Amino acid sequence: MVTRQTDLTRDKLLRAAFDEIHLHGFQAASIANILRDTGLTKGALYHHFPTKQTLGLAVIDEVVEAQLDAWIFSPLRESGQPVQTLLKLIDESGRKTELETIVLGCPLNNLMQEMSPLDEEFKTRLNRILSVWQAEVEGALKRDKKAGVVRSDVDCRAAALFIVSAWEGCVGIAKSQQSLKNFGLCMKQLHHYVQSLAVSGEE
Amino acid sequence: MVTRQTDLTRDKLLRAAFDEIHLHGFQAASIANILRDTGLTKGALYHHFPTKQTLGLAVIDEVVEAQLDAWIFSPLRESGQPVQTLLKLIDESGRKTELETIVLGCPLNNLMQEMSPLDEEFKTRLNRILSVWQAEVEGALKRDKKAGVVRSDVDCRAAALFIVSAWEGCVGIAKSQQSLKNFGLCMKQLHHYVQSLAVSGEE
DNA sequence: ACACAAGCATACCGGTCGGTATGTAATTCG
DNA sequence: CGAATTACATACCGACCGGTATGCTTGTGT
Repeated sequence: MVTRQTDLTRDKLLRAAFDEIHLHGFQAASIANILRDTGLTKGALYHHFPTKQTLGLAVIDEVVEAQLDAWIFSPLRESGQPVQTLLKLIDESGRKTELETIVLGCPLNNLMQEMSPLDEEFKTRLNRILSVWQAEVEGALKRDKKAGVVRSDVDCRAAALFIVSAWEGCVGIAKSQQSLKNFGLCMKQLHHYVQSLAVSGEE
Repeated sequence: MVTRQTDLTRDKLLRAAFDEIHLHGFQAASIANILRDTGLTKGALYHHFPTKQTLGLAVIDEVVEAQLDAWIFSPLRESGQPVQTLLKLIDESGRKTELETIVLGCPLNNLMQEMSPLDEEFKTRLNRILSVWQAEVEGALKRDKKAGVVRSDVDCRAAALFIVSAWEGCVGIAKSQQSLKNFGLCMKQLHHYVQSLAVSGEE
């Protein structure tokens, strides 16, 4: 009774939808493909989600955000050495051997680029996630500013905005170039930028 | 005889296709919309372009690249004070009052994000343009390195890669946030990064 | 055990998509 | 001027799209 059958079906749909959307974008994502991949039918899908848009929004809320939270937001939020953690996350991201990230890009960024100008609901939800990201980075910088690790003249909000933007930019360029090597190079530069915010180049 | 009728028709199609693609992306771009906007018919379109893909590739080659060349590549290439010109371009981009750039994003980046994983032809052409961009920035840095304006320990290739990536990242984030103000803030940070490559923070 | 709702399958719909076959008007060239 | 090619218009096609109506099956509460 803990996990009902219906929840499993919903979950299968969400995951398949995420994969399909990640691969083709939302508009080009095919309901038929999702059903083929899950082995389910339209009856199942439209029982759980009234429209394709609703399915997309659910993917954003329950898959995309959860992933980013687990991989980035949460580690940043709970870190005692925020900037160091940020640098670690940037380095890890730059060393990703999982091609998925490089080949298909960041799901959040992909959806933002495609859907934000087209659909208000998408835009709102995606920007909320993005603002959480920025807020976590800004919080990390501010905490280490108070701790004397980050220079006192740094505009933490602007820096956080830039870090997230550049981050997504690096992923995007690496994706289009399909180059793991360039991605590493690029993230290394971002690393340098973050380091330049510290007091004397240390940590 | 200088501009034949047929060239005008082709040009109208190219421009309308560019607008439609810029607005909806390539896959969601509707042939019907392009024809509606131009007042032409399928006969005209498929006379000049055998397939939709061909039309898209022509848009890339003859519109997107030409725009970037006129606005960025060419000024960089012909500048006697490369880094200063680069900073000026970044500032200008950050102060763009034309909402088009912010609302719809960079055509090159939009297409790269959407099409590079899906179509080899698109990927090749788009990456070629991107590599020109990087090469121009790298050249600018190298020339000013030789001139003693840029620090000697700077990895110009990596820095150029990062500058272009961050640039596109800033445009992308600003687009999804639809925020001119944040875009300005973000490009200002990029400005600072470029400045940090100079010898003593000057120029 | 029975009623009733939830979960899911099947068949079908109108609309739009990119693409094509064919016809006609305009242009070029011998 | 006449023939042939170019430049376009019109009508139509099959495929796929998201969405719906309907019915069967399974589970749930009493």
